[in-house]
Amino acid sequence: MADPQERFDIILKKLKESGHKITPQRIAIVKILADSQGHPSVENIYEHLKNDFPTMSLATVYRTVLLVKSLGEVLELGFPDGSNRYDANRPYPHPHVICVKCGKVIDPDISGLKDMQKEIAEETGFEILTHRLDFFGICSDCKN
Amino acid sequence: MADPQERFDIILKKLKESGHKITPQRIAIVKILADSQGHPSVENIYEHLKNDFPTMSLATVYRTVLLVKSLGEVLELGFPDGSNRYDANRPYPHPHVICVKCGKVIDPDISGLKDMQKEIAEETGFEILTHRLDFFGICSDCKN
DNA sequence: TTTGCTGCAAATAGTTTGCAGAGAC
DNA sequence: GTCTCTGCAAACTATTTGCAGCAAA
Repeated sequence: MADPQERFDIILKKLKESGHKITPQRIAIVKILADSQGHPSVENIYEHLKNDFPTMSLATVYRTVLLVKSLGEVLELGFPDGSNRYDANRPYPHPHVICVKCGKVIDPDISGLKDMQKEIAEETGFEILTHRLDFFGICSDCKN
Repeated sequence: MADPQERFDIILKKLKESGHKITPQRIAIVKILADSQGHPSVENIYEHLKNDFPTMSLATVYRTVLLVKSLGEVLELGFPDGSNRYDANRPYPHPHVICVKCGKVIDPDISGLKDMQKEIAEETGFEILTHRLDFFGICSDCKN
């Protein structure tokens, strides 16, 4: 896991460099994204900030996440059921293990994915750009 | 790839056995699903059937797909952008290679996924129930 | 004849957008 | 002072649902 503070600095720097204004709302949202404890959803971020920013709008969270995504600094984990999780701590594709009971998301260490991608490219003739690998199951806490 | 005719027979049999009525609409939808040429979407199925069934409703396609899914006979490939593809020819989790230009979906042969799943289970303490693996890229047709 | 299915239209829910005022620079 | 951002509310879109008539068994 990368250092959240460092990620925060990088993202804020990119925002400034690309000519965007640094508002308190953006600082707060980026701070949560850079940490990405538990892979927050837009709703999580919104709920978390409502205390400090009573007028905070969901639209602002959506727009800020979209902005950071356009800078390539957040990985979006969208799910077909409409839920979405974000990870600006490690903004590159990597596998996830998701608990179907409590929604916990874990980043496992894994080997062999690079080889698999190469194998796929050779077999299909595709130029592979990115990938998505999720395992769904029940975490040790929820087994009991 | 399984034999579409065989898959069709199996699904129809399951429908009957579970006490569901066999309507012309269901026959037509299941036929397309069992074939799963190109991994059709609900919209694809609907468009394909509008000629033969001018009164066909999107709701019926949704309901039938949901029904077949509840029998465990179709794999749903939902994407966060709202698109959804179905495969009742191989209704178990398997990797996909998706062209981001033309939307083509291919089922590659792959090795090592079983081992990876076991590795993940041991490392995280999860009981893994299912998984999803997609590679996104540009197919050989679209490279030109 | 009974029960479940279909088609239509309305409802739903997450996300996006238009606009006017507020705030960063 | 300029120009972008925010907050609100309305718009949007894929999917789901209620209901009345229809059709499979």
